[in-house]
Amino acid sequence: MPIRITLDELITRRGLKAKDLAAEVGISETQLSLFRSGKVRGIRFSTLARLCAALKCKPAQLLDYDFDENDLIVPDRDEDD
Amino acid sequence: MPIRITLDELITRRGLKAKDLAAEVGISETQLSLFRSGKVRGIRFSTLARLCAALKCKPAQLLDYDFDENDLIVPDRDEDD
DNA sequence: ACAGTCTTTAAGTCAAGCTTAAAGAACGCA
DNA sequence: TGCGTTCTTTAAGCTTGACTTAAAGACTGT
Repeated sequence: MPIRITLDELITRRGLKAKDLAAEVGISETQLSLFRSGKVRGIRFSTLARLCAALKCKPAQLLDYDFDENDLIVPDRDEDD
Repeated sequence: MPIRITLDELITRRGLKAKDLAAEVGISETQLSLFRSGKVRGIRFSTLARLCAALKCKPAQLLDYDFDENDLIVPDRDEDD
């Protein structure tokens, strides 16, 4: 999954505590931790929006993408991931 | 929902046909249309990745965010959206 | 009238985002 | 050594909604 979550950089750079950010954003520490370490497979825009608002940033600061050949092949109805 | 999907600009600028892009990305025309017009509430990273790959772009070219005061208030367990 | 493109609705499937709770790892500090 | 703090991880469960196919509608141009 070449979508990279770059939220961690922001948190570190700003010296935020996960606990506080989670509270501010309105998500659980668990979910923030999972998201932060790239262990989620997607995100709801409501969550993304609240992250952007709390961090005063754009989605671009939270998500990046590294090109991958495999992303060009259409996923088959059978083999996946 | 102040997350703005800016995919449409890319499609127009490049003169792509929705049908072709859908096929290339591996999603239905329906879903592409809904996504394109901002009618979805989230996205899977696998889909986002394939969009980025097909369009040779970054998430930043597909998603934007306009600050909204309401995104700073923590959603209550009852009142929503 | 017909073909092409795109949108929209409807109905359904199912992955996974999200939650809470609890335990674990790693740190420092007295 | 224990306690506090922070963060991660697992597990179980709830609920949303991304996705699908199918079909119909709207619009354009020929």
